[in-house]
Amino acid sequence: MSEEEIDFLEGLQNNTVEVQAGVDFVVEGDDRKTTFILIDGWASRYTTLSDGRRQILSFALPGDILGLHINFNAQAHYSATAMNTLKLAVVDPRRILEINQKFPILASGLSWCTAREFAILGDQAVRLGRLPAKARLAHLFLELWHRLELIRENNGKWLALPMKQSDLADTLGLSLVHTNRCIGDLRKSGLITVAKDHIKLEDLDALIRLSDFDPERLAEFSI
Amino acid sequence: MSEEEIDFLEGLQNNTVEVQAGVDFVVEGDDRKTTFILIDGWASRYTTLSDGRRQILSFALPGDILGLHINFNAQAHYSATAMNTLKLAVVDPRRILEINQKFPILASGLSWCTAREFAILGDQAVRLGRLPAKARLAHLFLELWHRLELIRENNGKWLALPMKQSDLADTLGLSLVHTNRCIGDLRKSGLITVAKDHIKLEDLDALIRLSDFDPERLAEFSI
DNA sequence: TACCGGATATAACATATGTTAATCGGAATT
DNA sequence: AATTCCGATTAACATATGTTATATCCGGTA
Repeated sequence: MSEEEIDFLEGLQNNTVEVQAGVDFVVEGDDRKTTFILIDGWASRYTTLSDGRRQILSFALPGDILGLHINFNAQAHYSATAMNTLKLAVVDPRRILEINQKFPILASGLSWCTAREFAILGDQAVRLGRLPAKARLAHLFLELWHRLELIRENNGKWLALPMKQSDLADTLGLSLVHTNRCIGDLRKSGLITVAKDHIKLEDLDALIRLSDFDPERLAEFSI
Repeated sequence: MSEEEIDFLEGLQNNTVEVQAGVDFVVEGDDRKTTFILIDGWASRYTTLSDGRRQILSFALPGDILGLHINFNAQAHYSATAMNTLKLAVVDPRRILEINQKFPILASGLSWCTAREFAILGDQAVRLGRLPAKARLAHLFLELWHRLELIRENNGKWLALPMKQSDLADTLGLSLVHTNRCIGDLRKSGLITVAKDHIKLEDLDALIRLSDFDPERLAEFSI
């Protein structure tokens, strides 16, 4: 990267804002068009059904970009909420277009981010469509664990999990009760240990076998 | 659009190829990096689990772009197959980067395509995660029907459906038998009529209510 | 310390969906 | 016309998951 590119990238992150846990900083139907870079904390992207039920589509971890592909003619088609205290860089999406025009290196970085988001959302569809409940949990844990590893926020076999079981349920398309049952099963069979806001993945290989997780798919997106 | 832009767009479609039904023209793990514009026919994007089961992620209809976000460092993370005879324009993805640099109007069109693909894949996740089987079917039918309408390939209440029930099952995360049961139920309750490779949506409002489908979400992507 | 409220856990039961197997139908082929 | 094959259909049964209700745990707060 040239100095100019580095300067531009840093300039994007000038305007930061803090968001408290539980606050929706993007709301489905919003006209406001903003791109966010997640500097610190975890966020979730979700949609709401007409009867109030939720489906969480994906989690955003530090370094992830939210709202990369603003459609200027449309409203936000999902909501985003802070799972813990966030630090967000607020970016005018027009600057994203500017990147594509002026900074080819950065542009290919954006393209990389998009490909990655697609892969993650595709994996989510596979979890929801083809895995039984326990495997869905294991698969999600492995995905988050590997993503944290890629941004060097991992901590051995421990996985930070700043979310309630009801959030896991809304992610995995399960009921709260069944989510709880399955976590208990995983615990009883020694595959995970549960602590407050954290779990420990005791046997990665067994979890991988159980969930048909493919570590290679995310590894392609290492830096 | 300027003449130059129109010329460039047409130039992209110079190199076309025909693909027979059932042929995989992108295979998961491939190193080959190509972008396709679907000129004619239907395609499906899918991944395969280690035990051979499939999850179809999305359908591509005429006008859709496949492989817009090639990650030059990675392999294809899904496969794509022709549902009927296809006509594909084969595009070097470097020309996509070129669009972003030189043709801002076209670039915003690409961004629009990406936002649309995200919305469609997000809707697929909602179907899989939060809708019961019959509603999943209705929701998918409505999505395809609306998408066909947007490209003026609709035909009244009739919906072309160039796929087997096992393809629907692999799309909706259901077993073949249950898919068949639910189609029968929809038929018996008069919501749809089934014919060879087509169904007729007899009562759009009832289908919308059944599946919590939101016509607005796709309408945002009308042309 | 006692209380409160949210989150987690467990149980009993209801329902949706999966599995296996058998049958049926129609289009292509002999 | 008979055969074959593939997809659609149906039935009987097994299993996973949802629902409702209640109990327990735990951190915050009066």
